[in-house]
Amino acid sequence: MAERAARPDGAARYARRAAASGGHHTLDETEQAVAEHLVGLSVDMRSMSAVQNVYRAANAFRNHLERSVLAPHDLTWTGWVVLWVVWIWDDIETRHAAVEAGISKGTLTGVVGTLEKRGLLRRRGHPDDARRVLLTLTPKGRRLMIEVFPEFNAEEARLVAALSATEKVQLATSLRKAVVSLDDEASER
Amino acid sequence: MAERAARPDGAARYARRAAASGGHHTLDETEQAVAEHLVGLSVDMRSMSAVQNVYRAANAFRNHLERSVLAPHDLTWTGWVVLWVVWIWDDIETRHAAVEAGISKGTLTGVVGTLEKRGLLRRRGHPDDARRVLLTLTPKGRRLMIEVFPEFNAEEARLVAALSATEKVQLATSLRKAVVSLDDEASER
DNA sequence: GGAAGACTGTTTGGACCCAAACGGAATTCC
DNA sequence: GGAATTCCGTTTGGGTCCAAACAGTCTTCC
Repeated sequence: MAERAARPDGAARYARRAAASGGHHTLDETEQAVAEHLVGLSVDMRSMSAVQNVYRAANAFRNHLERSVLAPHDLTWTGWVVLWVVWIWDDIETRHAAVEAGISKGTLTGVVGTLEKRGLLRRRGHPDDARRVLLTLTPKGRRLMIEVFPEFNAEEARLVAALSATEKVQLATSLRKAVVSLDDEASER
Repeated sequence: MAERAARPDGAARYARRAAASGGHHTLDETEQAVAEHLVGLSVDMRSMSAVQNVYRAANAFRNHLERSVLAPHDLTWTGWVVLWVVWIWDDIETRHAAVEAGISKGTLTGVVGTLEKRGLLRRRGHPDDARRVLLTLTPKGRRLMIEVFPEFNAEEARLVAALSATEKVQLATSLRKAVVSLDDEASER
């Protein structure tokens, strides 16, 4: 393949970078590659970096928590989130639970079905409105939350252990600010 | 249903809170409900708040970008991420692309199939290793990226418009620090 | 009171998502 | 140089995930 060496070879460039960090490259390398590739285009790098790191961190956090805490208890991420929501609010209508969990109502139907089959959750008809459905944890579900939550929280703490107390607060504050401004924008429509 | 009012009713409590913010409650209300519910348990609230807000923001960002930018171009989030990765690195092996995109190699096979069917991406055999597969954007795929990326970046900027320049940088920096410490930990094993 | 409209949760169809099993190709080890 | 191992991408099976269509139920309006 000598004829391909005439032009800058992406795969070779990738391999060169990746070699420096044992198989996959670091965030610095990625952001440098992005910067190289977008020369000429008008890009808000600061916003891009902020948003991309939010998504990257969320993905890394989720994968880590799924593997280290949830999988041993045979729980999926979404199943955990739904259990959490129902736990925190004691009783909750499915339409609210979907919003809280950040999933669509159609998805919730399936997830609740799975959790109900495992005996962690119960569906109840709403006393005043036959259309609505209320969710409650079973005793088994409550026991599970009390057992798993401390493990989950301990892993959460490890995830941000590299940050100072101030940094943790600032992180949460900034993200809340962004989400609130998005909510406000949505509710204006 | 007067007889149900005898015990603190989760659904009623939820409805009371939710009523104050037009249908779904705010982050403040949620965190207050969490705090109320976890009294007695040893909880690292600061870490929990930081990690939960990362995930909440990522979810909100993703949903917003999917609806406002990606869906009109008939792109899924994952499809977009894979196209982005291949675009930035020009050529890339599938195993690396999966790591970059944050998905498993099995998932990547399916997503690449979808994108290839739409003519945005091309598979090539690796010249030196018959096991590997290289990914490249087609001209059509490149045109799509050049068209969509500015829209995407503009929406990213709006998502964090409520943050000052310093806050954006600090946000990215803190998240990178957390992800790097997680990577380091993983590579020690 | 009865039709029209709005609002529930569920179902459907297509895409994503992972772990694990698989088959082929390259490497290692003797 | 040949067997064992490792390393590829793909396939499989079960569980999300969403938008849109659906079928009941409640509310509104006349």
